[in-house]
Amino acid sequence: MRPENEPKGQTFIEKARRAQIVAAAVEVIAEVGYAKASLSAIAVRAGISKGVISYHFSGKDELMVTIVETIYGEAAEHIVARMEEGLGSATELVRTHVTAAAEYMRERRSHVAALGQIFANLRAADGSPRYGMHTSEELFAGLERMYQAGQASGEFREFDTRVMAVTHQAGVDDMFGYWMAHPELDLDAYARSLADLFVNAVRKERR
Amino acid sequence: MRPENEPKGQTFIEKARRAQIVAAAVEVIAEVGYAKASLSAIAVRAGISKGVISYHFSGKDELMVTIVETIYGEAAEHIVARMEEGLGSATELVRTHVTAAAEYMRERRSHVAALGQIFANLRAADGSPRYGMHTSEELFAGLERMYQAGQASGEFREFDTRVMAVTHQAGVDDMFGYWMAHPELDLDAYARSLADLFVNAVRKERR
Amino acid sequence: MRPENEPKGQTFIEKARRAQIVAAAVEVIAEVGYAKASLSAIAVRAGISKGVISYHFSGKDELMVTIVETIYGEAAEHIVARMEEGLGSATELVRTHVTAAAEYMRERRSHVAALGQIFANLRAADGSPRYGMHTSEELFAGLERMYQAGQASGEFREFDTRVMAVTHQAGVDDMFGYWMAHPELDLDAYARSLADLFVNAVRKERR
Amino acid sequence: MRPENEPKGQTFIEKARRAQIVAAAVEVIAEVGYAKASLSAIAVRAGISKGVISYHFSGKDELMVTIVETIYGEAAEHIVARMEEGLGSATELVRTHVTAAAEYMRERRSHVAALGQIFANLRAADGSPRYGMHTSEELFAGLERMYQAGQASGEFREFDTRVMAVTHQAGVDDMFGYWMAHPELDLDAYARSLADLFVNAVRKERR
DNA sequence: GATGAATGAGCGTTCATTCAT
DNA sequence: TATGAATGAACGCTCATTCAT
Repeated sequence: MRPENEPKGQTFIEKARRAQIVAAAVEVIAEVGYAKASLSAIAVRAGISKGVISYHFSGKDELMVTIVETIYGEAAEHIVARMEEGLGSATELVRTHVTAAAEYMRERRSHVAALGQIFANLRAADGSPRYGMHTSEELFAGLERMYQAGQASGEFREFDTRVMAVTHQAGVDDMFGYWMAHPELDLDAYARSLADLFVNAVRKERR
Repeated sequence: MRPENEPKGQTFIEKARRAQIVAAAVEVIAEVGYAKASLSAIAVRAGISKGVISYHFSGKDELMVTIVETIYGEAAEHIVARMEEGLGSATELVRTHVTAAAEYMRERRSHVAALGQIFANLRAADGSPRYGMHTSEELFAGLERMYQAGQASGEFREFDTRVMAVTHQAGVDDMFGYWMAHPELDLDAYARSLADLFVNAVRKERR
Repeated sequence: MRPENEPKGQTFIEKARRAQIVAAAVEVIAEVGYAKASLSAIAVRAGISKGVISYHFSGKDELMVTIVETIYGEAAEHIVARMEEGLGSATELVRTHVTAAAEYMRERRSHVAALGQIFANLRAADGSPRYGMHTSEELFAGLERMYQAGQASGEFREFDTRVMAVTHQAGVDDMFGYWMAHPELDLDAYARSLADLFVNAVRKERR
Repeated sequence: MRPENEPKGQTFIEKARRAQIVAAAVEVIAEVGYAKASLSAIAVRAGISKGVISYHFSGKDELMVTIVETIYGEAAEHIVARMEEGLGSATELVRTHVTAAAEYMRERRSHVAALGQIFANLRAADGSPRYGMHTSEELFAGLERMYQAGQASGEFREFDTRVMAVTHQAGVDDMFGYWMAHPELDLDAYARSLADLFVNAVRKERR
């Protein structure tokens, strides 16, 4: 029974606590998985009482949604920044996107891992998945525009840009998964190889 | 007090019961997700008592492992059969793999969905993920051999076959996810587009 | 996750357990009040584990509703039986009703007390009271018929039978409450006095 | 660390705050029932912080007791005033009491409803009911005196005045309950009918 | 005086598992 | 073999109360 969580109305201390809880939750989810990431476990990790989470979030679902939005925003910010730096050809943009994603992953392993867990598990009240392909339209649309720009500029051949967008994202996601399972992997080299594959998949043949 | 669950020692009735339970579990997991797929719910779906599951499986984990192995075997059988039918060039094999996977998905929607849920959630006793990239070595190795054969035959250029194998699987997996979220999608057309992308990604350039 | 609680499908043991739980709940509610009558407390009283209650009832609400129906049925049975024995004049019926209610109260103190607590507190999912005046229509209608019969037979004068019915029930209910607060009270004498008041309130004046 | 809550020591602002909190609590209890009337909900209704309640009241119990005393005083004041206005025969007093109670109810629906909820639920530290028949002695004694006066004046016949007092109060209380459940009811007409019943119940027969 | 933040106990409920029949 | 009954731990959540500011 507390005032609604309007971002506007948050005091400094409120924002700090929410950030602390989000950080603890991310770590716990990344470590033990969604199912075992109880509010208890998160509270212990944050060094606070269980009730504090309920005080700052209307429920577990709101915490999870906040985590997703936080990480998504952070990741998007990083990747968009990298892509605007370069601003080269469509080919360069494809490479930059993959590389920037890899950079982000390296810095935020547990964030990306937690995101995957929440995506796979969080459900709406009616039982339908809360996140998934159906909520990634914006992401796909952005990638599609990148590939369409390459087609328009003549760098890329004709192909189904939606399939390419979905597959691009799939390849990037699994780069993370594979790296997590093989931490000794040279992530940069993987990213370069992956970008090569994407570029070769779409570029116009020489004649 | 019953003999261990050695596959050898299974009577016909035993195998039938296990299959029935596996089928029910697959449906429930696909519908409500891993977290809400309780043994109770599975028993109700199978039309049996809850205790029967415990009788035929040592625990929930063994049931889940059985599901994975059952589906994996089934899927592999289908895909391998399709690929052995054709036995064409490496290029043809890549296309056939994608198409065969799409065929399987169409026939076994809930199987594939359940598999994804179990992969994302099942953990070993020590808390580490039971399935994932680290248990897909065989799968990746098989795909890698396919691409290596293409390189050996001169059809494919040089590229990192492991990255291609991982990305191939990622693209196929997300084809399923995207189709589930967009059931109106022309799955065959998607598969052909996806195969085109893979083939273009690896084929040797004309000079 | 168990088959619906159809009265028909209840085994003997199932009915016994439900009865045991109902009995324990009635005692606890009568003693400590609705608010502190937790499932824990009820389970301890019944000498069973807390989960057993959830196994036999879909939730606390179903338990409460079952209690109400059980007690209501029991009380009605007792009172109706007494009234059918006598079958005298309307005046006699009024007296018999009050006396029979008093008899029931004496034998089932905690039942009546628990009923009052549940009536005062149980709410529907939408927050509206689950029981109360709005669910006692049948009760009032029955009492009203009794008084109307007296009017028809010429024993009783004209008066608002609905107001009399409500007040009759109120007087009987508070006879219980007063007796609970003053256990040394001669309940039979109270009942006779109360019946006298009702009879005098409605009887036709001599001329 | 503040002085005890002695009525004497209350500043004007202190009394105003307490009154504001009491008013908010009454509304909340009347709407959602005793169990769900949390201090949080009351604070929100009052438009103040939760801690303020704890500052002005030693605890939830003291707040509840204050509510009861406030409403009781208010109701008694109203009814006594009406009865002193008339000061007629005992018969008139009986009618006036019922009518005055009905008047009060109409003006203070939520007050009366809240009172009922607190009576049914508030318990002392030892678990025994805080209010109830055992704390209404004064009320009953007053009603008894009214009926005894009628007997002394020869208006009323002989009957058990305590039973009549308890039943009078019961009838008035359930008039409120019945009206709440049937808001379209003509409350004045009900009150007149009820008073008629009481008067007929006790008046001396003509000979 | 007043506040928001925090606590910790207790709530109803779910569920994998065990076991006597 | 199969069952229904029972267990006990853990879950998300609510809430009266405390307290530093």
